[in-house]
Amino acid sequence: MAPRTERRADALSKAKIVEAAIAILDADGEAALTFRALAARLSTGAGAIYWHVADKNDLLAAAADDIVAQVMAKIPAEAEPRAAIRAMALNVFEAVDAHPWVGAQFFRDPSRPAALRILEGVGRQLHALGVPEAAQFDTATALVSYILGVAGQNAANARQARESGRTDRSAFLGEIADRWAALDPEQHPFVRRMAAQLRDHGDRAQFLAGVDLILAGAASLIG
Amino acid sequence: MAPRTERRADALSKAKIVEAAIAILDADGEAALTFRALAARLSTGAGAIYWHVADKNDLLAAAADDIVAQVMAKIPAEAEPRAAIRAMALNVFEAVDAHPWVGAQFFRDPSRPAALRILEGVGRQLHALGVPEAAQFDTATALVSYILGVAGQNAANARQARESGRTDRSAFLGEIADRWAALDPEQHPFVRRMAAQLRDHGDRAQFLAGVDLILAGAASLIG
DNA sequence: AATAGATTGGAACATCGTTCCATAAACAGC
DNA sequence: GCTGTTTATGGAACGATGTTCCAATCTATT
Repeated sequence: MAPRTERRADALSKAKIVEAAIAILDADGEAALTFRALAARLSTGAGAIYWHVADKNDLLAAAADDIVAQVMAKIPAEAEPRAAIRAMALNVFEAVDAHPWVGAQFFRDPSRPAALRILEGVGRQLHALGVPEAAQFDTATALVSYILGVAGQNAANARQARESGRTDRSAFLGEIADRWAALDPEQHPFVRRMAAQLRDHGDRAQFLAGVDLILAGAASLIG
Repeated sequence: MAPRTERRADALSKAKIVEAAIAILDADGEAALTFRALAARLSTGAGAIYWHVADKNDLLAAAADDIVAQVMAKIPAEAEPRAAIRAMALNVFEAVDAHPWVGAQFFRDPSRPAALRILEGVGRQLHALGVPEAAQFDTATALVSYILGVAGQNAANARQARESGRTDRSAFLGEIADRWAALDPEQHPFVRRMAAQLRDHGDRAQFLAGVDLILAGAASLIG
């Protein structure tokens, strides 16, 4: 199975392929990851890649799992549960911010090991926090759904910003805010009113406010 | 602009195209929607469709917006705010359950008018509920992110179930639960323990529990 | 050295979104 | 009613992609 000696110094392997895929995804975005581009970067043929990787979904899942695993491992074991959950959430948020393609992968077809990893980390802390056994499942999945939801929306924004050539975040936000402010006051009074807050809101603060909201709700379940 | 007379009885139009696209998406899934299949169903050529629709993203966005608009309009105006939010959330949940491709569209590139519609509905009710002005933005986006997150995860499950040929929900859930139960107790103690609850949990109850959790958190902000 | 199996690289295939263009139908001015 | 222009149609063609196939090469074992 595992070869004892390397074929050559830069032999192909799933790890090497995933590494190259991540480099392409980060540098040029999701659309740039093709088997041809990958083969060129690895100085091989497209067919050779299929010896190590089932298909493109397998490759994307492995790449996303790689990043999420790194990020979830960074939580200090001795952290207080509430702080640990906030840290995990923020880590995922920032990972998706840095690698928007990971956000899309959370909602793609197969087993989604990355999402499982987050559920495990969050659930363990809820247990430590004293959330009743019966409510742990609902609370953990709620937190994970929220985290993935924000991550997915952020990733969609980042992809849109890249395609429209916008590198300046505040300028990009300003454009959306302008669009919100221009909405029909009859049909969208609320969103229209929120345009100002959107313009200069902090991503991370807003995200953590949501986490705290759910944790506050969970606190009401603890006798 | 708008033609006074029809070209012929079954003239092409964006509405007709979107209607046909929804029919294909619902019947055979997201992968089955191609411009060729669409052209065949409409008895025309692929090129003609581009006269009414910018590209495939435009088509998918219009289709998803169509479904979400229908669903958000079904909320009785006189409903109590908390009940209205729960009803909107449940409507979106069930719409994505019935049309899994809508869930994927929430996280695709451009303007995402469907997500805006939900934000507007939720925000208006939070205002009526008495959530402080300063917290309305964070609370509304948290709720929407949660709703979209669950919807996206559900859609991914539904797609996976379709592809694996599983039509029986409880059998499909059982398979995932088996996989959870077989996880390494060292690495995934929490998820492993939740396998039993996953097996016979109610989608909708779990989803609404999350909504209630966020609403409970929001309640703590009301003086 | 010879054989078998593992691995490679690139050509070939089917399919997709999209563009292009040669028409045809509806309308406008006369 | 004729003519030119705009609006709309349908199908052929283009370029790119994921995937499959296969002949050639490398490694380990006999």
